Amino acid sequence: MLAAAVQVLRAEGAARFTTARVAERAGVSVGSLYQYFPNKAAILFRLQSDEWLQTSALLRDILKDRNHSADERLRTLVHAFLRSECDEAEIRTALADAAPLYRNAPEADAAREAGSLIIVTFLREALPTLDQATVELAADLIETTLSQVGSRFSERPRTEQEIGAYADAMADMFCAYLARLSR
Amino acid sequence: MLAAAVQVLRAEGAARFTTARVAERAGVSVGSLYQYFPNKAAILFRLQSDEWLQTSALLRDILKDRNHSADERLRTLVHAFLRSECDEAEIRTALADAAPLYRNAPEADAAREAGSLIIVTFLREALPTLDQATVELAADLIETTLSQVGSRFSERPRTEQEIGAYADAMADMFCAYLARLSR
Amino acid sequence: MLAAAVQVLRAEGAARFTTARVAERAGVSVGSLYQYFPNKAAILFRLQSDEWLQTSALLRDILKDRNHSADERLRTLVHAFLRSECDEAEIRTALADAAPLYRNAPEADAAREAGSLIIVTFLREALPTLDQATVELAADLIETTLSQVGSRFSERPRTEQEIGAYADAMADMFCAYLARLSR
Amino acid sequence: MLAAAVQVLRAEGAARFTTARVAERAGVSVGSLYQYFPNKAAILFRLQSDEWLQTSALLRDILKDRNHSADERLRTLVHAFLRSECDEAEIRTALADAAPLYRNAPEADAAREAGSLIIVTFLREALPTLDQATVELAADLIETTLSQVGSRFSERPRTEQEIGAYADAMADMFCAYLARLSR
DNA sequence: AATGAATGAGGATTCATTCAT
DNA sequence: AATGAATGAATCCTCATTCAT
Repeated sequence: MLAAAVQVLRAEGAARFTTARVAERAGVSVGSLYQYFPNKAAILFRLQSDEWLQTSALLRDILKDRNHSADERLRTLVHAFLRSECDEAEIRTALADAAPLYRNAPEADAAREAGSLIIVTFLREALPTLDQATVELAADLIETTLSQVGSRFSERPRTEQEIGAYADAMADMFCAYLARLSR
Repeated sequence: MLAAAVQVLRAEGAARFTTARVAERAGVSVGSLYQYFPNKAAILFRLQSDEWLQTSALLRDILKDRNHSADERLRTLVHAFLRSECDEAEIRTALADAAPLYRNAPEADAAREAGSLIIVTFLREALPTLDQATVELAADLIETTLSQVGSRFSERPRTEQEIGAYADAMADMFCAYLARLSR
Repeated sequence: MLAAAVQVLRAEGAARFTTARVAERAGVSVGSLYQYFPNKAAILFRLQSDEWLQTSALLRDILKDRNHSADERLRTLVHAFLRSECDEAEIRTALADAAPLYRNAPEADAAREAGSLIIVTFLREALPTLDQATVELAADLIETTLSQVGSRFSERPRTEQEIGAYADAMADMFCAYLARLSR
Repeated sequence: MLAAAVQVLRAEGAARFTTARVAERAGVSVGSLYQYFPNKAAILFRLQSDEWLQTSALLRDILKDRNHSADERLRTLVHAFLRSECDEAEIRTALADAAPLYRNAPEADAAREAGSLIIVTFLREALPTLDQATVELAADLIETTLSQVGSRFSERPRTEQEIGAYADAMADMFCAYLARLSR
């Protein structure tokens, strides 16, 4: 059923994402759909949650690898993130378009919080002398930039080269920011 | 009529932004509305355009002021932008929510291009040795970060202090990035 | 459109009274229906209002006729009321069944109040020595009995004779009550 | 299961009285519900029946008490009835709203008949000279007035005083009617 | 140029009832 | 005997757009 939702979102876009279409694509009745989700927003929120979970795992795996310098990890992260964002551009865009429907969900903040926490952990390791407030602000900024700019970037189709170039630029910006914070 | 559209957007949100409501608030008939705009998307696009124009003017005025250093101007810019973003949070958010409706308009890109151009000009002055491609990429990144992150930031109400702190962080990031580019 | 609503109510009953059916019967689109009524309840309430207005006029005409004694007028009233109630039994019943939908409308009370007022006026003339509170209570009781019991009575088909007999009984009760009040 | 039904009716009202909700509140499955009741209407009818049984018992107990005069008994009855009606206003109202669903049940008439019979017995004792037809008509009228007017009266919350005043008025009306019948 | 009634497809959601397990 | 997932018709309501006046 979630798979069907993803398909509908990808194939038809956010505006044409309807419960009837999801049910049809899933091969079940609308009624069944509503036995598992209280409303349309819940389906979308669930989709978004899953994306966040996946992305969080990606971020965590990359950032905790102590074999590489902080800068290297950050660069790898940005590249991986932008690439994954572009790989699933349609869904991400559609999900972003549908944001008004699930934005107010109380769990939405929690999910985003979690993403930010991963970066906080990373920053504390990379910049151990920084006070907590600054770290949290920086983490928020980086996380927001990554996701928001990434989302916009993937709105139109991109070549591998474009992705690489943009990721490098963003990584440069983040690394320069980190260097400045460490002074 | 545009003023009415803004009021509807602010008062009712993107989801309840309908031609009928705009016409009513404007004190004209729906028919009249359709004599000035081909469809609903056109109204929204026009609103967005006006916002861009206003914002562009703001950016230009700040960036061209040679009495201050590039860093100072950039910092002033970020502060001004975030503040203005938060001042009109409802409309910005509503306009962002309605983006799917006007995103595909060919003029949309042109408008955004213009915003980027201002930053290109600024960067060329601040970093005269940089090659054109790098400048354009950096300008795009900065412009996108500014608008996208600003948009997200203003999604929830912020105190003057929060705005200041966030703007400073973002300005730090941009300045650090500029410094690195100039090496 | 109201005529169509009445037809649907009469032919299909309250449970099958839907906006779509009303629109179809009226030969207009649902959209048009909603241009004249904000929602389904409003249609039903309007129907009920019209009934009340009609009934009120009936009551007033009968009660103000000073050529007959109070008792005679009261008896005539009950007969006329029950007969009219049975004449349009289906609609009345259907309207009663739909009451939960419009009961909470603030205008509903006003309309009922008006009906009660007519009886208050009558009682004040028939029982000039009674204090206001007693008159109002009695008027409320009589009006409520008339409409509620009448509504129940008309739930099943009745012969002319049955109507006459029941009306006489009810009139007896009301007249006896009046006589007692006047002591 | 019936207790659950009552709770749902009271807590949610007739419109939101669904088999699923009753089953949930009862802690059983919908399937089980359908093993004891053929359909939703049957549940409601059973609820109504129980109410009638209870009320009938109340009426009988009061009316058969030969230590008091007929008038006294009648007055006590009306007071007790209105009070009990107001005590359980929500259920009564909800049950009344749901009437269209069980009204057509053949047993419904039987149950009501029983209520009327109690009053017939009482009237025969109080007015021994009256012919059977008149007694039955009067009993029907009194019973209908009691239940219908009581139902409407309890639609809105009432103070103890209001109940007393209204009950007295209604008892006055009934007693006056009885007195007249006995002439 | 202005009006605003008319359209009707489309969408979200509910719910009584069944039936395979 | 109990379960509870599955059904899908049915319902209310919205709204962009048109077009006769």
